[in-house]
Amino acid sequence: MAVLLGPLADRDAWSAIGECPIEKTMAVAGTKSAMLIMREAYYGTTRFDDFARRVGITKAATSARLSELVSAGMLQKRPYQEPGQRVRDEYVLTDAGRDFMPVVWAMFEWGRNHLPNNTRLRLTHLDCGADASVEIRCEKGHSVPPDELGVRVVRRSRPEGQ
Amino acid sequence: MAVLLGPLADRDAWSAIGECPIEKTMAVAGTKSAMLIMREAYYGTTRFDDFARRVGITKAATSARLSELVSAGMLQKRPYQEPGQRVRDEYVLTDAGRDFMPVVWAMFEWGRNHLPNNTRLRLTHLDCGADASVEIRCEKGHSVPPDELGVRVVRRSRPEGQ
DNA sequence: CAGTATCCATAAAGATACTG
DNA sequence: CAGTATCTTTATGGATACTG
Repeated sequence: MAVLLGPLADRDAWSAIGECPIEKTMAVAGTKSAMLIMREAYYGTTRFDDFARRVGITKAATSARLSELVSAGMLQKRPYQEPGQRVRDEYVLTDAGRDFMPVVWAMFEWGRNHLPNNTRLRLTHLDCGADASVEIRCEKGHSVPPDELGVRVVRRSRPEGQ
Repeated sequence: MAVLLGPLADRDAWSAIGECPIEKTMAVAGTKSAMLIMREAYYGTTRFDDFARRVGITKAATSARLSELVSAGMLQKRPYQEPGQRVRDEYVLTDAGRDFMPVVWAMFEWGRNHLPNNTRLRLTHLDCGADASVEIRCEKGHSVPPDELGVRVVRRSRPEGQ
């Protein structure tokens, strides 16, 4: 891949541009259980015990991971109350959590294409019935192949209209 | 997200469909250092010491991760020889490794959008100059929003399957 | 430059028991 | 159902020294 950024000579070079976002994302949600909890959230799971059972991890791990994902802004606690029960919290996706979907489903797609025994699963666009996948695209609508992708550093970062 | 697969009642349900590809992908390349080594590979790095220095990990970790990524089929050893030096191996991307790019760049995009201090970085389509991003699309060309994505299980072609 | 070997610290996660 | 509290094992990775 040709890059505008270029391979950085060493890790210190990243500090000049605010650290590597990949590394920071991995620090926040880069564990196996965190990814699977996000998978469950996309499947519609919201309750503590459901996360623990469906992901297949202990309650201790579930507790730790849910707290971290809430801190990271990917999940949000929402109070609910079953009749005759005390008020509890469930864990629902935030916009930032939904924005994380390409990460999880890109792993899904890579695994089913490159690891054994997953040929039966497909991502699907429910509205039209066609199979879906995760791809890299530019704003002009081109599909971007590996050798045409680059990273650039913009001069100054500020939100539009400021 | 509405799903055809639906939230699986427990983790054992995955075994009926060959285990979860997300989980298997995380098992194979789901560490922070593995992701950063793949980042470096996309930037064009191929040499052992360059991986270690640019990722910022020890040689021991570099050695372990490179071996795992070769076993996973994402990198490939290729012999080379500098004049006057012995033959060594460098680590180059395979097709499967290039197919992993959406995972890494989706993390890049999520991090720069949702974590502080990364607003200066942009993915770019080098051929046309437009900014790029990672998105979920169906074969008919629709961009697939979170609530329109599903997972389906295709029927076994093999009669022995069930 | 490209590793291997050793020892040590921390993080992730399982097992189990307990609480309201 | 929704957690917390221990205790233990394994995974990850740093520090350092050594090799061809």
